[in-house]
Amino acid sequence: MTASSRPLSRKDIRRENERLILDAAEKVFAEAGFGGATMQLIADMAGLPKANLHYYFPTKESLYRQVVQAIFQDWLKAADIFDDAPGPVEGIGAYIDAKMEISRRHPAGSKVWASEVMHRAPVIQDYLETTLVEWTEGRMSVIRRWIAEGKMDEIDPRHLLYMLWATTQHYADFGHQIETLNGGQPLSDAQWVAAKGAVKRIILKGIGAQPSPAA
Amino acid sequence: MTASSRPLSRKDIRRENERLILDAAEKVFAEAGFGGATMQLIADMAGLPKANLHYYFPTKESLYRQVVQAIFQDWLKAADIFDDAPGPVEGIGAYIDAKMEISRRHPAGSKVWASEVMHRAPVIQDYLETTLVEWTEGRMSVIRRWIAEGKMDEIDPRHLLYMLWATTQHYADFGHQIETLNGGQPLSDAQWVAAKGAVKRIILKGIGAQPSPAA
DNA sequence: GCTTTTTCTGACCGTATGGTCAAGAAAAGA
DNA sequence: TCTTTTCTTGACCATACGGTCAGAAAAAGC
Repeated sequence: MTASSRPLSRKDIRRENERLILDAAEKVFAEAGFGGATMQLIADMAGLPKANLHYYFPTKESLYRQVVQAIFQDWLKAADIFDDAPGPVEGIGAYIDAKMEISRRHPAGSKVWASEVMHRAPVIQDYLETTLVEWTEGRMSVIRRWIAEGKMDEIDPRHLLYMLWATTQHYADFGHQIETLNGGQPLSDAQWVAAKGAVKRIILKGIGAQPSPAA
Repeated sequence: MTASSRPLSRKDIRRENERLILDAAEKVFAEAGFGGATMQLIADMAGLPKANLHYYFPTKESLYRQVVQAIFQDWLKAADIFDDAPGPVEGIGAYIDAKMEISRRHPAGSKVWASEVMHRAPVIQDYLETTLVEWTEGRMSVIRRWIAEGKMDEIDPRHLLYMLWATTQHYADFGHQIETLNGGQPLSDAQWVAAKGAVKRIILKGIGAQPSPAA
């Protein structure tokens, strides 16, 4: 009858279970940290026996590594918009929107990432040194080009990027604090719109972003 | 001969050991998280036997609680400057300086705080709901006054505060990432000055802060 | 000096955790 | 249908951890 009652192929089973486990793991790692997370907790949240987790992921660390790597991919992808934009208003504006949306839809991932970096990146240090460094260089050169073209103030691109990361990720990583300061309620849709607007407004004005001329 | 060879009074011993333990605990909690930290690690870093830790702090949680509470005090104190300032340029500028200085001198504390909040503030939720809420209200009314006096743009004070917290604390919490992007080197004195300058410049311009008239 | 109080610490304990394993169930292949 | 491969899982193990404790050492009080 239902799709779930018909027997699943092995590939489907594997994909489905890996997804269940990774999703559960992300949440548990985000809420408890690597050290505080237990395989049993992850298993319970995934609705599988603990031994089954070790069938798909041999160790807790290997499971954690996959969670972090997946998050890193999202993190990088969010900035494809950046490059093709004609100027900072579009490029940085869209980047802020994208990263705020990640913070909203995917706060657990952001927290795991923050935790990993705070603990000196024990599992993804090599990625930081290669992929992240290259990525950052690329974005910095885009920003420098905008500066050279007079489209924004002469700001050190590094610190601008840090501010963008810090501000947008704060809404995920410190979401609990924000919620508490919001009377214990999660931000409403309207409040998220206001948050995005405030961030974009302050930063774009702060860097003296000049609107691109209409095409 | 030396001060350390003469016998210490009981009060001195207690104060000294509590300090040793709290300092070590802050570092270990920052590097490993609450779950990843072990009493043995903290004991080793403090140079004391583990049983001695339990003499001064009955449980790991009580030790952690004291660490977090001390950090929270620093966190609040950093904003005394805020209130007496004539306008946003002085007030927010000084606040940014103060918080950047905390990130520089006291990164472990900032990380412990971030970790606590990320994990839904299990031990200081009551402080968030009382002290932090009051503190935030107070600062928001200062900002609203500045807006009413035409000293800055009409910005939602909440999101401005979040941006200040996010940006300044980022230099501590994500210090490892920043260090990696700085060629593996910690920020130099000059780079810290540049960082502070960039942050102040972008934010103060971003909120349209008007310099106060000379007295 | 003698007693009391506080501090110190190695040895120990119960529990929780990451991980293993063997045997069975289920799908795939022949 | 029979065999092979993959998946599932309860029971189990070794270890590490938070915490305890009894007795020694050291100050403080008298």
